[in-house]
Amino acid sequence: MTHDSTQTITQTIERRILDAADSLFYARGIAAVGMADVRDAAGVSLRRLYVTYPSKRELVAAWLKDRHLRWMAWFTATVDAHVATGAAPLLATFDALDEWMLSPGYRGCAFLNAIAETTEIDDSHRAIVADHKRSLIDHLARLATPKNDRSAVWLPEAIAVLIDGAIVQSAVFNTNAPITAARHAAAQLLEITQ
Amino acid sequence: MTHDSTQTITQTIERRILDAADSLFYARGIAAVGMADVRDAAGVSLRRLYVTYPSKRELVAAWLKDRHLRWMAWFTATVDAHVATGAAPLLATFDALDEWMLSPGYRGCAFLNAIAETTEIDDSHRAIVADHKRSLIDHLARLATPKNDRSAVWLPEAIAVLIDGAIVQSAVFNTNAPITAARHAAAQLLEITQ
DNA sequence: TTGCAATGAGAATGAGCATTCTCTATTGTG
DNA sequence: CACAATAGAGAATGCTCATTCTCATTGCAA
Repeated sequence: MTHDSTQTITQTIERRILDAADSLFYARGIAAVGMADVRDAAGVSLRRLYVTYPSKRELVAAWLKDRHLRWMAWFTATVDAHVATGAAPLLATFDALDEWMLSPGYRGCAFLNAIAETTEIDDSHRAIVADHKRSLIDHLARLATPKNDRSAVWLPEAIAVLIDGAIVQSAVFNTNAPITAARHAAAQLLEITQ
Repeated sequence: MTHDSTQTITQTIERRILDAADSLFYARGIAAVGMADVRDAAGVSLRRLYVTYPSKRELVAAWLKDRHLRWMAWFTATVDAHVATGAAPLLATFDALDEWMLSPGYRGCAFLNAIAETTEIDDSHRAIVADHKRSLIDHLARLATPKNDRSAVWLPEAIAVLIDGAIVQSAVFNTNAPITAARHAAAQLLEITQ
């Protein structure tokens, strides 16, 4: 029980730190956020922050891994919700993107942004990002119907390219027009490959 | 003549600075490069660097504008070269991307990378990036044949999304597989819309 | 030549920040 | 109650910069 409650407290602290890290890193970028900022937002002491994550690099790695889990959960749930209303699975991904982009504070893909910040990122971070993107492709392959599957091995990859392109362009232009164009393209591809 | 040579010298110095900035900023990211690094690579004094570009922000803006001109020139020339060998104009864009990505030191799109570095970037920089991406879309629209043009207004935008998606994914995965998938998708889209 | 304005080289300034350290308070245990 | 390990608050350390400043030098004009 004593041990359990310690566990619980520890997890709560990790969660608070990761949540704080997520808002700050995503909104401002990794380099722009100091450990003191994370400490303030998480409401922990600097000492405890460093006990929990011995360095900023490790905090960043933990944040990326956590965000991967959370983002994929959000993505699959949102796609499923759109599929439930009758959308084709692979097209529903763009509906999910559309919701995301219209949400306040949208700043594109945290993983792609992280990769661009060379100072703050090392190879282990890069591996996490690559795994995340591979996960996305895998999920898209699972969403592809057998029919599509048969006719175009490259389809999930192409949809993933459309998704990432739409994500970055909508961040650049601050419009969801790229998502619309991407959805059009995806719809055409699905028609052919069906 | 005195005036002219001054002009020439000034331009040479700007060019040397911009070339130095380009290699450094693209390879390492903006935040990771100090003004002293640019000074060393350009072989000018810190004073002259600051006389030419009064702040790092202004140097970054000048670099982005310069890189836009140079990248577009490279892109259009390379696409034209592939078109000359019989490739469809819009598909040739992916052949150009393929060449780029296989070149040593490839690190994705400098403009997208810049946008991700919030600390180093302000709204004027963001505007330059958006203009660059708009230019790319405009150029793609010009490459679209009248036939394609008629049947799909969104086609150039979709190709642009495929291009940006392929650029970032190939940087993440360090493979040109995403470009291949994007080219497949583009080929299919062109077939339909022809 | 003489003096003024610009230049180079690089030191000094002032911030920001990751990480560590100090000092005090607290807490659980015997 | 005393002890020892632990935690909090935040100061101190040791970087890395962008930007400015100093000073000795140089180039040019009259």
